[in-house]
Amino acid sequence: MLHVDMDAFYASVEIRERPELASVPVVVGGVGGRGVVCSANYLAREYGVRSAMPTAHARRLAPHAVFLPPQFSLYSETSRGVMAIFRDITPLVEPLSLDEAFLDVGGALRRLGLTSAGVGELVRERVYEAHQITCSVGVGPTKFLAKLASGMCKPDGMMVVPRGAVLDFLHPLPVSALWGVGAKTAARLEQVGLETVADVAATPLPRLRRMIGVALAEHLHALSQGHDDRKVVPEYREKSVGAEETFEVDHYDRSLLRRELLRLAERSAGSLRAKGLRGRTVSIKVRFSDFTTITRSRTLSVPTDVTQEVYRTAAELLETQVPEGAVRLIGVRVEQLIESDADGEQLMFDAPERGWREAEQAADQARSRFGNLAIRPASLLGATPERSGEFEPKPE
DNA sequence: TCTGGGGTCCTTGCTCAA
DNA sequence: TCTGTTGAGCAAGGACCC
Repeated sequence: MLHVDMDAFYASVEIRERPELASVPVVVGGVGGRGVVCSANYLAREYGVRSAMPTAHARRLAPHAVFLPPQFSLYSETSRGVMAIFRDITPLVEPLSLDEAFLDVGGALRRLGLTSAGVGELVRERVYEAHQITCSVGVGPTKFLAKLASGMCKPDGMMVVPRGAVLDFLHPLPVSALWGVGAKTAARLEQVGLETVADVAATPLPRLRRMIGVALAEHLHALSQGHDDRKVVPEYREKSVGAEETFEVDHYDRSLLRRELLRLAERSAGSLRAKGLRGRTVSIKVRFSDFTTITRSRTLSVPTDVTQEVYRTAAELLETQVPEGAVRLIGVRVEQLIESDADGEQLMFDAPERGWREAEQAADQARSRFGNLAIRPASLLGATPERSGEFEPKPE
């Protein structure tokens, strides 16, 4: 099993496009007042800059760094090229995000006459030759071990965890190394004296279940013993599609929040239509100024990909279930997805919805030709986009 | 320091029907 | 007919991942 992780991916792609940045700290992230860091090159990390850190904080740590807004289309294009290299080596590729993937190279070993480490080196060479960016490769008997290894040899490295050395490798690590242990769970485990992976492995499962719940306990206990039978799954099914937005300043105004919901409903439903999906549950998320967050959802009788229907449901939830207050973030998500043609028969009789869908499909086509500003709901005309780039016309 | 955006999965509590 | 149990479906929130 191989885990391949691109090094400081967004920052590396930016530097490839602008080689004069190679010798300076580079930070990619939201450049607005409430943005966070998406990616930082290793020069920036020397100043303590980390991903997910507020950009304002990063600016204080590295005031001389170059700060760039993300260009996701550029990273997606590079990612497609990198994934194609992986698939050229083995068909069993499971992308986890734009910048990392698991590769099951069992079959490729025989075909290429290489060891796993040899395949790892081949991957690294081909990625660098084609895209001028480096990646790190972890090789191990399971997904979890391969992923741990790739994280430990960054940047531009490779690490092999042999089958016979699994427990020696794993047991001295802190509990936070276990996949699924974040800050909260680590604190809970440390509170009862479990500080290393060895401590978790030595804890009886019933005790662990009482501490952190059945599913997580069984998952972590298995990982701590080196057990992880998850296979590489090349085909991927989305379970939800959504969009959310943090405002530059908090908003109380309900009509403004409804307009924002329409914009987000348009993005979510447009994404559903582009992917040939429909969803049955519409949920909204509201984060208030004190960071408390609520979600409210409603399940429809028939799955939809129609903006107007997603918006109507979201707006009703806002009006009837969300208390007044200063709102810093609002989001729309559609869940319980099915393929669009899975229930075509039933929807054919839903005339009003079909009318909206046809209009929206025509608008999607116009937008794909003339850019996002070409067609918008009347109530969004004149509304100032609060985030740069979102509504800019697509370059030809 | 002051916390993005797009997701997944799990737990808990409630309701309803068998 | 009433009561208790169980499981499914739904809703909400939390933690986690990149």
